[in-house]
Amino acid sequence: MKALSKGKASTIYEVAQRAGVSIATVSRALRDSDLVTADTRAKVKAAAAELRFTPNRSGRALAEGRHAANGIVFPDLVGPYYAEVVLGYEEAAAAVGSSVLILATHGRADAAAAVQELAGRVDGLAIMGQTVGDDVVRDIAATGLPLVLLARAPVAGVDTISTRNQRTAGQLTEHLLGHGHRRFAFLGDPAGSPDVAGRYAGLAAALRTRGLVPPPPVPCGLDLDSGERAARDLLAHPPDAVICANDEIALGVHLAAEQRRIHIPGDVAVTGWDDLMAARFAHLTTVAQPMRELGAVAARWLHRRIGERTARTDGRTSAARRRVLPTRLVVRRSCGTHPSEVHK
Amino acid sequence: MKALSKGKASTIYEVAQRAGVSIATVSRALRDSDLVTADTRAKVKAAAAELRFTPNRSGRALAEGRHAANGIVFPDLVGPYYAEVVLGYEEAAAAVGSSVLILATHGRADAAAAVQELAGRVDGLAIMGQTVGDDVVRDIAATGLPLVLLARAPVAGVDTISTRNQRTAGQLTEHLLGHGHRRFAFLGDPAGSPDVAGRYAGLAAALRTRGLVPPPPVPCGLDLDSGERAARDLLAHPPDAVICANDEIALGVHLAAEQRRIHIPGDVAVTGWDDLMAARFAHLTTVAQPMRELGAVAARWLHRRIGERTARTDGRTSAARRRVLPTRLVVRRSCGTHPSEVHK
DNA sequence: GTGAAAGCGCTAACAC
DNA sequence: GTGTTAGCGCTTTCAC
Repeated sequence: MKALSKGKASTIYEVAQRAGVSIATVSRALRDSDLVTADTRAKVKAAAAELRFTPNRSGRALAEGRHAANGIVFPDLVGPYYAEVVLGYEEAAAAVGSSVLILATHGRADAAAAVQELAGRVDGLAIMGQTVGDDVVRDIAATGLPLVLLARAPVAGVDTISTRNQRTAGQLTEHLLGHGHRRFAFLGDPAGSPDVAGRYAGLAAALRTRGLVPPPPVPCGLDLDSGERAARDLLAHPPDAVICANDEIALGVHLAAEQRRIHIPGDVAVTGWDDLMAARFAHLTTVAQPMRELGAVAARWLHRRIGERTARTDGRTSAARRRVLPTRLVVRRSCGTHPSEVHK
Repeated sequence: MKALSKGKASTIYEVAQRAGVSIATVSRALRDSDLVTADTRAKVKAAAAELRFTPNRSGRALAEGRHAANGIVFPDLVGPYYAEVVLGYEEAAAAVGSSVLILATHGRADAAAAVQELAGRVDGLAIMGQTVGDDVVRDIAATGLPLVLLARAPVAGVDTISTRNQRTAGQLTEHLLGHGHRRFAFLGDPAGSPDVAGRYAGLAAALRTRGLVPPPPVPCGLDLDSGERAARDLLAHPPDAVICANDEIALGVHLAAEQRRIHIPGDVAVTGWDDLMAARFAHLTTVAQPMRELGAVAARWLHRRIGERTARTDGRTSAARRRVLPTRLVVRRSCGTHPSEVHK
């Protein structure tokens, strides 16, 4: 047993030589094919262990025509939202034997190229939010690569998973109206994402039902700092309630209010969206989304699509799927303390 | 221009045929080699664009002998800590042109196999915390794969990056002593991780310096629920101060105290570690760690190691590196409100 | 049951 | 400047 030469990974040829068999037999034995005798298998596995052999995945991927890896693309890294989705995705992908590649686009101009390059490394791809344009999505879909869109406006022929926005935003609005609030502000940019658009639409619809005029949205980034900055202006003349497009914005408002010694909910009600861990400790009324589940469903759908793809010889696949995951209103103190609360 | 046949990605051969050149020329043109005329390059790029050609990375990886991808292994998914590290890693890796594979071990028994398999897909690997044993680390290191350990006890010959625990824990303890606290409790399991061990050691050392006897640690998982559960017993007879191994535990204590109507810091002081976003809103005194930076440094070190590896023909590489990133005490309300505060 | 050999898609000598 | 061709490490027919 000669020692390992440090610095280079061993190949199937070395294992074959050491075990005294052919590379074909090594390949079979290591993958527990029943085309080898138990004896040979043991011999091969011993040799592989001695050499600390791990098959080079590029070689295998090329030979098998598949990567055994999926990718997920998300726009940005700020805040826990995307992290949760990615982790749900990883968990589900690992469960079906797929490695996971991640890509953050950071709103970079060359995002499209990076996504295209990623597409060449994986068997399936999940694309979140506003990372790349519809044209890129269509191009990739046209290659036949299984794709699923997350929290993003649908593209013809591509699977899409999102979370319920409009209806729950309506519930939230009703709840605030129940507190007696009438003058609202909305912090967030409906043009920036379909999620924010849905939340604003839900607010607007609920107000109109009550004969109230919806406020124009106040455009705002989805991070804490943007929320704090936007709030500095807004709180000069506080409305009854500030509905924020997500928790980070709401937490920013919280900080700005603290600085101005404006009391929440006494002087102004504030709500968020996402139910981040921090929301609980800021006593923020918000909407909980199944972020982990969002990622997990995406991974499972891709797995099935990949299976379909290899199963069929013709190009046909089943129709594009849609799914909207339910969200849930989480009432805490920030929306008001009036006894008129209906939701308990 | 005949239409694309949906369902299969195009290859370099098809591009070559369409452009009327050889595959070698396609390869060169697409990689902007200056061995092709501008004219040919344009022709090839046009053909590639028409076919929506993206090079298959497995083929390229096999030919180049490198994956252009790095991996990162982390134990678990609970809480924002690992997410931050991973995202810092991704960002830095992307900056040097590396894709990123993630793997969560979840304390699974077959973690070693999963990590070994990952090792076969990447040019370098970052391994966090208690994901796999030293034996696995040594095996992988022996293959010559560049490796970096994160927040983990060092292994001979392998690069390690960690954050400062003991000294800052001492500062934290001094601060608490300054508030007049004398009876302490420590929530966390020093045997579970070197980070926790370091934090406890810092506490113990600081107390001994003052002639006080350190409390035995109260073993506790690193998540919110574990903290809340542990606090239920602990708060029956509250000490002056509860020093928690991380923020999630401290936030759990916070919730338990709220339920029992025990006031923080009036009745008991509480501190955490990590400075999560939620810590700010729970007014938690804690220690900030550069989590993003931790990941980013790992990615940069790996990049350099990979460069060294291909540069040298002999097996030699420079000695194993160590780095300890600084941490910073963040004083908020949860540690006490006495006027004797020294740290501002 | 095992081996020989033909690729998988790409890069990089080496010719011309 | 461009084409030919030999691999990269592996899986998988196809013979034996």
